[in-house]
Amino acid sequence: MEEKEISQAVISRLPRYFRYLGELKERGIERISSQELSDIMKVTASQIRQDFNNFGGFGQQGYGYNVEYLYDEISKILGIDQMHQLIIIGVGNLGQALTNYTNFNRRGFVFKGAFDCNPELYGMKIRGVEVRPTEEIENFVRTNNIDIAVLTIPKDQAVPMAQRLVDCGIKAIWNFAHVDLDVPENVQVENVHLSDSLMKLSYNITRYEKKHGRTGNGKTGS
Amino acid sequence: MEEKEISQAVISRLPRYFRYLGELKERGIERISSQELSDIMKVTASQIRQDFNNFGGFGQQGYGYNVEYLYDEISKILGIDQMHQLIIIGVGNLGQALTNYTNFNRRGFVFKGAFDCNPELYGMKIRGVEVRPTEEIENFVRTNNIDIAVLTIPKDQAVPMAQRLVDCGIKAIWNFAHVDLDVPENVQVENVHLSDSLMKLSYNITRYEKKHGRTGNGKTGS
DNA sequence: TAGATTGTTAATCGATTAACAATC
DNA sequence: TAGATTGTTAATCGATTAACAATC
Repeated sequence: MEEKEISQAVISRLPRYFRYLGELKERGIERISSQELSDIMKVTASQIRQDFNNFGGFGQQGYGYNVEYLYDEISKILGIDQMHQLIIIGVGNLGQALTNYTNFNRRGFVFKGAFDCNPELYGMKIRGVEVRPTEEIENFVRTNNIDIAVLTIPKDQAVPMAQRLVDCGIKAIWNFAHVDLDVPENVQVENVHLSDSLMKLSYNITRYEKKHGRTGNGKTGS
Repeated sequence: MEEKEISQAVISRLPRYFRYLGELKERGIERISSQELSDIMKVTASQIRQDFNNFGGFGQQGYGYNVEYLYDEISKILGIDQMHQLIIIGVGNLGQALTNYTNFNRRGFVFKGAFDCNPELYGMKIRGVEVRPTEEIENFVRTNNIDIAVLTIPKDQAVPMAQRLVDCGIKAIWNFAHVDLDVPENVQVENVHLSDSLMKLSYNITRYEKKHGRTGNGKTGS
């Protein structure tokens, strides 16, 4: 019962391990040492061993790690050995793009429903999923055992919508709206703030140019 | 010339400060103390002051910070007082969604071109931007002074494409492909790994359920 | 001036790296 | 057994928080 809490820094690295192990597995590689993985992934071998040992020992002294076993264990830790039911709220460009993104399906994330408040979209189908009015969300979530709501609606609508989702027992919100959601601790939130990401990129461009002089791209002189 | 390096942890917080200050500004609030901002943003006042002081003193003892001034300063630090020319490579669902996303435009990120290797898409227009064959990228980047390439192509194409972009002098890559790019340090990369983000969410759902028992959503018994 | 609040130094906390004994 | 490599403890590094003197 007294599980020690794993830091989010560690969690954030797990999907990357998972990705590299998946590639190794596909290439038919059976075992790997923390040092070899360190060379490929460009993180220290020490960090790799520390990270894995947060969850118990997956390796064997003198041998290293079995790629397939480690891959499976990480997938269990991440909870992607289980199915997850998703709905999309907001069928704009981004919402549609995410619904169409087949890779999520492959990992056990199944789109069950799509919702919008624009009546013109009702009945439209995206990859077999019908767009419904937002009024039906509560009922749909309860009836279909939805775990995750993907929020791709404007930020002013996102806050009240999050509250509705919390009230009808959603487990998690994948939030693309440019606003911080305030939800109880039994609801998990993961933010994807695209414009924040773009601003970071802008900062790094600017910083580099400040540091190295404004070489830029070709004809800066004109 | 000997600028001290700012940690990426600090940089990652800047867009959030920027967002909150923008809201305060819109609400007509003129000044704010680190303590007030701390209450709103739920970070310590100490961290706020430390963060800002990495870039010089923007406040005034006994007064606090002038909202508009601080907002402008952060926008300069982030480099979004400058225009940035973007191209999109890969006009799939996600690529189109990003191109259509008007908010980026507002912040000075201007879409100049869209590229794909599917001939059926050539000539198609997305918000006034014509889709061109990928062969034209190099020439386009040089002629139009493109800063940022948005990579929304499958991961196996992303690596060679990144190399081509590096070779023709791109400044930055906003990478949505599920792969790590290896580029020289004069090219900035910002990754948006959507499936990693979704896996983190899955982990947090799983962890919460492990810790609190599998209450789940409604009828778990059936 | 007195009160408020910053800028900055010092203390604490947590995360990463190094080292090495355990063990396959 | 000897060699390799983990699991784990200890050392270091960096980031966050606390405290307070400077100053508006």
